[in-house]
Amino acid sequence: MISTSIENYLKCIYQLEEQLVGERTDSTKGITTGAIADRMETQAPSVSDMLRKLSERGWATYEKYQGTHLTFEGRKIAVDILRKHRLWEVFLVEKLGFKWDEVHDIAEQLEHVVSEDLVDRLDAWLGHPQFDPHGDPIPDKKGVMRDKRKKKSLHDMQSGEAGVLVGLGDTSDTFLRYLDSFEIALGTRITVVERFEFDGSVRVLSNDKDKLTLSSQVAANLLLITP
Amino acid sequence: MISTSIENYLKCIYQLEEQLVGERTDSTKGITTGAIADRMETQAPSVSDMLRKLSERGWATYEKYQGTHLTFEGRKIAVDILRKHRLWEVFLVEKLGFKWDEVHDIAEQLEHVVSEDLVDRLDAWLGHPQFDPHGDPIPDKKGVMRDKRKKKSLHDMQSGEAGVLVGLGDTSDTFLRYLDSFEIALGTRITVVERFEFDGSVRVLSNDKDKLTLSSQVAANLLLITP
DNA sequence: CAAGGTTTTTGAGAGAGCTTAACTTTGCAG
DNA sequence: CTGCAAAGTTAAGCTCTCTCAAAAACCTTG
Repeated sequence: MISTSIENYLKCIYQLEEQLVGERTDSTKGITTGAIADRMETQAPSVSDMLRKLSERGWATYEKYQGTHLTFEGRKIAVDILRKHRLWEVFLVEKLGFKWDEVHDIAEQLEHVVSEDLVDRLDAWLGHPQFDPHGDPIPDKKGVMRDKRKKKSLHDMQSGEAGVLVGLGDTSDTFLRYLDSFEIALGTRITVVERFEFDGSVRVLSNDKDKLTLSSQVAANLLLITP
Repeated sequence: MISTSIENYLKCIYQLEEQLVGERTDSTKGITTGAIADRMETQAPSVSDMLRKLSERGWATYEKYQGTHLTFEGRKIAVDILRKHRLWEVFLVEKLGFKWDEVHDIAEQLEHVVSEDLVDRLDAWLGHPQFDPHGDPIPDKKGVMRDKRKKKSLHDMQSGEAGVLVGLGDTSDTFLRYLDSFEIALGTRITVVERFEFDGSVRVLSNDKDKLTLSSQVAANLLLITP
């Protein structure tokens, strides 16, 4: 039996590892105790404790002071949780009409419901969705991410370049609501009009009609596919 | 914050109290520690412990050796859990195509998901169902059971009497599958052909075509409405 | 390359919920 | 009405996960 707590740690470590892939990674040091504690809003000693347990159970490698990495087994579990989380999010938004900023906490609970049959049926009934309401890829039953799209951050696009928003670097409620206020959603076409050296902000045209100025931080978290 | 464990105890006590209503009840003694321990498959000391906690929190009255009763507050919580449980069961059967004997364990997990909004939306989206897949009534948002049907156990019906199956006294997986094997489901019309003194069994006609002999125990757990 | 600051681990301990064992109360049968 | 079995409670102790405090390791910087 895997506890909810363990599932959460595995998911957290997985996501921190994913994040590192994006950045230039000196991944000799694994995911640090502190990073995990931060993300899980808990204390470092809890994390140390858990890392020992995870490595005992074969779900993570762990050497004192060296951080941690998930093993194949650990990654399997983490991906499975993520699959459930994202499928439930699709359900909440598409069937129950929740908004994209309202589903995280609920999916966080639903992801721990244990029933392989339930997940399979949910997946099939939803039509095997490939992405959740925030554009994050949903792994298939085998744990394979099927996202072949080459995404480019708005931050890295040149003046005149255009693309369609398909993903977000940050899916926090506050960021999602901030995007709402700009009427930016997945599928929105965004064209870079001008980039400002001053603060890294970007002037864009959204859906070929609204002129907006987005901060550097917003731009960095908008992931588009470009033609 | 109410723990899952507490929710389960409240639900359990509620259901034991409900059960007593059916029987002639010398309810001076409340629900006994032993009855709770049995139903929850735990030990009596765990129950004693929990009863003390429930009464501290104002959800149950409890005097040592005298058993327990839910308070109004406690009953409110229990009914709310039951509402969630039964709504999820409807979802699982009607939307995901589970069979009626497959949903209990899953609903047992889903019932603890906390989000009033979720429950309301689920309820509306399912069309405010009044009964779960086993015929048990689903309380409304205010906790009111809207089941006005006068149900009669097959056990108490006379030769020649007929009715439609609308409820079950036992909703265990094994009983449900046993009914499946007789092709008896909610909505099945049952006519008593003959009653046997010998073992209390009953010969019936189901849907006016299949002649079946049902044991006394089965008969007692079939609840019908009669014209 | 050492001193100091930061990060991590260890240790002690708390609370929830569980178990077994021992003790107490209850209430029924004779 | 008494004695005894059944039922219930208390006690002690286990696991899990968390916290705070203190010690240890690490690493950066002068």
